[in-house]
Amino acid sequence: MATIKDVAKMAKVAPSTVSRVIANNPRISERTKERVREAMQELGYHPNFIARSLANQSTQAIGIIMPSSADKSFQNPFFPEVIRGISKGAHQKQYALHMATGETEEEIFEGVVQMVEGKQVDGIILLYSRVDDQLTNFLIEKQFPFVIVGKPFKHVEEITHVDNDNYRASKEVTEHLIELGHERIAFVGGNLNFVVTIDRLLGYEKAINVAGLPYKDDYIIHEEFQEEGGKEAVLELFSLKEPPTALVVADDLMAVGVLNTLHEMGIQVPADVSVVSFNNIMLAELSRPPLTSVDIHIVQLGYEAAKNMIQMIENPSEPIKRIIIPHTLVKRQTCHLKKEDKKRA
Amino acid sequence: MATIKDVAKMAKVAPSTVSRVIANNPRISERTKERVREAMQELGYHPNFIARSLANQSTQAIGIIMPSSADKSFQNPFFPEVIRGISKGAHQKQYALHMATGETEEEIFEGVVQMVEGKQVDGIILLYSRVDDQLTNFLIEKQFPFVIVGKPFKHVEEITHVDNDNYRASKEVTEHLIELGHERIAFVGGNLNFVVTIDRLLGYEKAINVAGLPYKDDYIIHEEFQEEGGKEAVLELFSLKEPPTALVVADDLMAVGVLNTLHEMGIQVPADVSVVSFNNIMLAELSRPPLTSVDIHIVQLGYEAAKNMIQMIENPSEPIKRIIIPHTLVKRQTCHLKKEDKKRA
DNA sequence: TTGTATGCGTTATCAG
DNA sequence: CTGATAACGCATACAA
Repeated sequence: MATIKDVAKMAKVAPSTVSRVIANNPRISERTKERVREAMQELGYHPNFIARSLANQSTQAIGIIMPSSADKSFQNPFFPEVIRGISKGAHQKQYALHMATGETEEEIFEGVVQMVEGKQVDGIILLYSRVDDQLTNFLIEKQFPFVIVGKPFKHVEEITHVDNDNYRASKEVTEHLIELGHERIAFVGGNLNFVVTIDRLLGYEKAINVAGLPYKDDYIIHEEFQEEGGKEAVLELFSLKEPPTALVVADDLMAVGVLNTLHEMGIQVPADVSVVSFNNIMLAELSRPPLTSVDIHIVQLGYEAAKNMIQMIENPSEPIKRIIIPHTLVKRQTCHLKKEDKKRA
Repeated sequence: MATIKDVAKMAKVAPSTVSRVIANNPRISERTKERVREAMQELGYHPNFIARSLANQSTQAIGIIMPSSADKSFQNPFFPEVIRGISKGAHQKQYALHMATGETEEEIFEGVVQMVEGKQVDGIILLYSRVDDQLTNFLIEKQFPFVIVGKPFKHVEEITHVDNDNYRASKEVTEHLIELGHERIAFVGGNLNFVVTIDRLLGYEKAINVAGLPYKDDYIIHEEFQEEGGKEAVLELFSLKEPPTALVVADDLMAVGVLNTLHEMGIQVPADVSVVSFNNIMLAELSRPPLTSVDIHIVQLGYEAAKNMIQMIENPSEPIKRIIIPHTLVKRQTCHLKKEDKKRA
């Protein structure tokens, strides 16, 4: 494999000159540049990234961290989608993506430590935000450049992050349901350790309170962000004496689980119960009936994360930023006016 | 940041000794090992991966290459799924994943050259296989370790790959349709440059021929592996004088497009036309009606790819392997006995 | 404009 | 069992 020295020899210059040609240093004469480039061609020379990284202290790579192993997370289309956006943003600045492969939370943490201390990446994008996250603390302490997709639980002012206004979005959809006449509205969210769950729950609560509707603990369910979670939630909610007539579901995948389970139970959507959910992944359009869902523009979330991550890397004095991606409610076929109670009719 | 030298100083040994302790070299006395380890603790020392890579000529990382940019490919759940499997396999041996972010074919090629020549990864997994692929040729020529998920177009005996028996699978599903009484069976595949398309087409043709059914060029459609592709195919097929009564679709995502378009046109599935497709992604179960699909065990495909990739990396004399993951037909609700022609009834 | 020398943090080869 | 010392391939401060 040809090294910089071989090129130097062939072009009859010093290695440092070759290095400068690679960097396209303006203080090298065009003549020698040409000679060196020819030699590089001749030898099929390609710079060794690793060596360059060591000398440079920079890798042109961004680390991507998911809440659990890729193995699990990738089951929710949210993650491939963000990565699509990240990839797009990274590509514009010629950055590569680096993913650790740990499975347990502990392994993932170790993976990040490796990335950071081992200098395998120039920055890290966290694809989640959870309460009291040790990873976040670690990165802050190490002063390592990172950005969060989501809202930091603490240190909000000190961490560049890109997020939606989940509180408002959730409040809005709940209000939408209220306007449709619903009074018994349940909330189906993910694990309360995730900040996104908290925000969406808070928005829901706010709307309920403002409308003067009774707030019932029984109507708040937390399950995993997966199809199965939706099923569990329905099972619980519809064994209540007074089951809800509308559901705010914090994730499309869960919502699909909800839909399917409701269908199995012979409960009609949207006739008997309305459902609105979040994310607007492709599945939302394809589900039966098509889901009314909040489009949070996942790809853009990722794109902005990458773009800002790179800015931070390339300009260490870049100010902390908070980027809010606007959301839009996509009305499809799972919401409906509440039908009158039979007693009254 | 503490380096090996700092540790050496603190433990009053030579840097080389510290290095040996890290590698847990047996010829170091337990006593000094202890001393060194304490110093590492004290200083919060973590080895620098980049430096180690340079000295070692090995990065513990595997490159992942998709047919088009991550941005596009990730739209088809096939890719996140394979990566799930790869991640699982890589994790067992502590390998990280590295993804280039090129968008055009040319950029992707450049990305691979970077990875290989720049020694950024120890091996590469190609997540596709296409006819006359320049990337494959490049890797063979460079003698760089790589494995293909899919069947190589050329050099089949010289490239370790993990694949399904797509020819047989396709033949089987076509036979299934024939047994149900269908005689006008169309094939909707992806781009013919992909070997997987070829194999599935060939299996289909074989079944058609064996059954003595007429083979019509009009019944062979090639579109993109996306939902939109399915739509286009239906539009073409059902403007024929004699539209098919059954479809073999080479990808679930396309099949969903097919289903939706058929629905819009008022054509009943499976009453009017039967559909069977490939991959069995989650969507297949969720579509309406649920898709009959060939489960190709995507995750396992990825897992085996990673496992064998690592074997090749760690043991250069590892023999070339061909791993076939078994497939299974998952019958759901898109296949049906052909209904009698009205004329005859 | 170009060359020399040194460092980046490890590993590996010799000695001892 | 342990210590010098030379790679690994490139970048850069300092000379010239």
